[in-house]
Amino acid sequence: MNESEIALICKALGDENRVQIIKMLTGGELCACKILDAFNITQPTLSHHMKILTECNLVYSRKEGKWTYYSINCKKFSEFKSAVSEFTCKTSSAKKSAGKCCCKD
Amino acid sequence: MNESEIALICKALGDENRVQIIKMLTGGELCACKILDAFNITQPTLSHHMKILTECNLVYSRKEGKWTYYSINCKKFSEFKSAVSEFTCKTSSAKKSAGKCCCKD
DNA sequence: GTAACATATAGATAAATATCAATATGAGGT
DNA sequence: ACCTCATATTGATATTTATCTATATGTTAC
Repeated sequence: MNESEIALICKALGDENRVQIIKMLTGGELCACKILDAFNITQPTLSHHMKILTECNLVYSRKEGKWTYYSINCKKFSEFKSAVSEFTCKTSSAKKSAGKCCCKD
Repeated sequence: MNESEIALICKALGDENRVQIIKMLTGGELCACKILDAFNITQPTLSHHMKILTECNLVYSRKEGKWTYYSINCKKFSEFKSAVSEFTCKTSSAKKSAGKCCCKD
C-alpha cells in the first residue's frame, strides 16, 4: 500500500463519526438504519459518511430488499494496519548535527 | 486511545505529504530544511504541516540554534498503531436477517 | 397502482483545509 | 549594529468537507 492510499484511508478515518462506525462494524455486518440510530446525524449525512468509507474500499455495502448492509473489508483493513505497522520507529537515533548546519551538507 | 484521538491522528495522516514526512522521520530525526528539500511546497506550507503533526503529538520538535529538528513520538505512534490494531475484523459473521427488517427489532 | 419505507442524490451553506506571498521572529556571523 | 539564514506567523484565496433540507429512486405491502 503506497503513501497515497494510506493518506486516503486515513482521511476516511479522520472523522470521529466514521471511526465510531468502523468500530461498530467490527462487531459484524450492520444495516444502515442500525448505524443511523447510534448517531445524532441525519440520514443523508450518514449516507455521505458511508460513501466515503466505501469509496476507499474500507467498507463493503450490500443491498437486500429495502436495506443496505455494511461490513468491513477485512482484507483492505488488514493491509492498512500492516502499512501503518511498517512505519517502524527507529528509536530516534538522534544523530546530533554537532553544531554543523544540517542543510548544506 | 479513544475514537476522538484516533480520528485526530488519522486526520493528521490524511494528507499524502504528511504521510511522506512520517515515513522520512522513521529513518530518524530530521531538520526542517531537509524535509523541505524533499517536497515541492513552500516553507510556510511545510511549517503548517509540521504544526499539524506536532499538535497531535505524533511528532516532536526540538530547536537547536537556527534549526528545528523533528522526530517521531514513538510512544504516541505505537499507541496509535495499537489502537488501530484493536479494530479486529470478526470475519463478518454475515448474520443474514432472514427477510426481516433489521431496524425495528 | 398507491402508500410507506430505506437509502441515495442534489443543492445550499458554514467551517475547515492546503497553499501561497509577505512579513515577523530569533539565532549566528561579521 | 547589521546582515543573513531558518522557521513561524499572518492574511488571502481556492478547494474540500460536514451538515442540513428537499427531492429522487427503488422496494415492499396493501
